[in-house]
Amino acid sequence: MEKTDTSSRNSGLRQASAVSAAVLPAESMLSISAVERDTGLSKDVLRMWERRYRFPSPLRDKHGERIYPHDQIAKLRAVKRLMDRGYRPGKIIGLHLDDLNALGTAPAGALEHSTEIQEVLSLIRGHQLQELRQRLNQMLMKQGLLRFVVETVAPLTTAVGEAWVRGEFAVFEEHLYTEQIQGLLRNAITSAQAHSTAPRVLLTSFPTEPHNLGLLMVEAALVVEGATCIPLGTETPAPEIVRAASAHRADIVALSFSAAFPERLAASGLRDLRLALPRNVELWAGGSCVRRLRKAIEGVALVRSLDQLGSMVADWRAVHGPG
Amino acid sequence: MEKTDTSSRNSGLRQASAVSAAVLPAESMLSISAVERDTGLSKDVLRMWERRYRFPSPLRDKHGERIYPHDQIAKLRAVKRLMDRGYRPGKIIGLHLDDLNALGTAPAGALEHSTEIQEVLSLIRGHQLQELRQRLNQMLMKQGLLRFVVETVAPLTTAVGEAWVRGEFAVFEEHLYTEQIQGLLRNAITSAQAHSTAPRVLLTSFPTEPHNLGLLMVEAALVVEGATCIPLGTETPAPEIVRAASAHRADIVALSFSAAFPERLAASGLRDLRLALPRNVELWAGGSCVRRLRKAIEGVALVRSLDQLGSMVADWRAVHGPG
DNA sequence: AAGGTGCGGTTGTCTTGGACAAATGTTTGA
DNA sequence: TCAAACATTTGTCCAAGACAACCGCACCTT
Repeated sequence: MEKTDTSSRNSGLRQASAVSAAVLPAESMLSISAVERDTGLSKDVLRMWERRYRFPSPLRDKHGERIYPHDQIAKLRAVKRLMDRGYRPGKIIGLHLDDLNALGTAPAGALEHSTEIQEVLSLIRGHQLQELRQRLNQMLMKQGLLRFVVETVAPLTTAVGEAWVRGEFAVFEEHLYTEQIQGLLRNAITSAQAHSTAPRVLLTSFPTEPHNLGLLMVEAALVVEGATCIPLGTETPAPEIVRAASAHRADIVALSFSAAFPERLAASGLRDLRLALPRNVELWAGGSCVRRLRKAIEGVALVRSLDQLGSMVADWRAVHGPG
Repeated sequence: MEKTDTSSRNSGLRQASAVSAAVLPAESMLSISAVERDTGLSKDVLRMWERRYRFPSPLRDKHGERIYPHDQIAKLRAVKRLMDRGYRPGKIIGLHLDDLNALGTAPAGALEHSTEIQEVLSLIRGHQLQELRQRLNQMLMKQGLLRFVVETVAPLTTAVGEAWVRGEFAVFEEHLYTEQIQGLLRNAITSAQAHSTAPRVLLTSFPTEPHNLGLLMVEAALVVEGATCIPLGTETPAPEIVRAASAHRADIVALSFSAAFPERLAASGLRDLRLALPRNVELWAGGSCVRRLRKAIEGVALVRSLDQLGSMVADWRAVHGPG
């Protein structure tokens, strides 16, 4: 119907012209939905920024709907990337694209890691998937699962995270690393699984906490100790955790919190969960978020480092018997 | 801020009470963002239906914001499920939940699963983790990876999803199942990995699509065929997919879409990604969302079932040569 | 110096109701 | 029987306003 629609629209009902439109010449223009997809900024945010900061300032198609030129989209992407690293929009949205990219570039302060970790980092950077797999596997074999987790995976994950924050790693490079480690750990966990003994540990995280690596590291450490793990994956609502603990007769519920998780939420969530769980079920919490918590929480054991887990399991067995 | 939020609220800034609220008694009420995530119906659609059809009719919190009781959410899910099968909202939105479910249920015993699948379902229901692991492993060994994925994992995952929709499975039971299958598949994929051959396939999903099982099934099927997989995990923004494809010299980019993923987003996202990728890189899309798409998308191969993958890889090799 | 506590500015999501294009369904005409 | 024209259904976009949760900062206490 429409003859001069030039936008490559995202909207479902209006997408008929998207293909043809996109073939037309000046088509680095996107609709608000497309920009939402590409940048990760919601439509509401895009409109709000326009109102508040006068940026972005999209053109309008003949029907009055926003169309974003590619240069504005590029700037939006740059702003989003910086925001993910902790910058606040009001501070940076006025800057030029070049300045934004300059901000992203690492300031210089290279952190010190062991040579082995440096090597792995450069394999990721070089997109050498095959070699990366081999190298990690080799390290696992040499160190054994527990040392591998504590001395290699944990610092490596931190290093990757920091490199990403500094803009040295692309999103997809971090994704690839996570995926490789996950495969490796899951594999090792299966192999290391002995016949089940007490304690029975339920592993998961709260909603809004999608990071699985921490949980896998804990599972690996626990499996090495001969404990029985009941992994629920990430983001289990608190009432479900309670039901699962009862259904699986868990002795311990262990939760993982990444650095990005808000401290307040962690603390209040743990307190409430503690109240909802039977008294004889222990509640353990670990991860970089928890490590920062100042106050202890009544009835919650804080796991401040992975190599603590062994003695915590031993303590549990000393109190409750070998099961 | 993040779109992958799964708390009872989507909004980053207002999530303070999310975890604790979930523990409190009367909290099967969800915010509009949470319902959007759960049902796959956008906020705009939820508000529009309320205006037009008088359903849903959420309560309001003390601040005047919508809160949806769980029974309305159940009905919304049922309606969405039927819409995915081609029903139109206006026709069915007035019906009762029971009638909706009756509509959805296949008339005869088409819903019957093989005895083996029934057995696995009952192991999940009975929380027999050990036995579940053994049984699945046994089936994998007996059937081989490819048949296991196509004949067991795929229907089993559908069955678990349907049971969850009908309220027969708890959230944590579905989580546990997912986690077990993930471990199993990752393990098998590692074992089945031969030396790498063409094509090189980049595997991932779009943002807001967090389901990993589909990707793992595809990876398993591809590894069996001797293809080289570059798994990026879930939720990679489109520009990152393009960068990753170039960095890893991918021949094919394969995306997975679960049933909950909005069709229009899938279609427009695929179109835009197609335009952004070099012409010599193929784009494949699979998953139950894509299976429903009526129109083909120019330059995108739709994978309608897992056992197609073998011949698709063969076709690719026929065109591009083995090397 | 270290560790709270309180305050104001910043920021994202929610609200309402109106408008309209595209998809689907129905009738008409050859 | 098929296709074109019309009618209905349906989802997305728009605008401006409201407000709660967050942030950084200053202040105060120990």
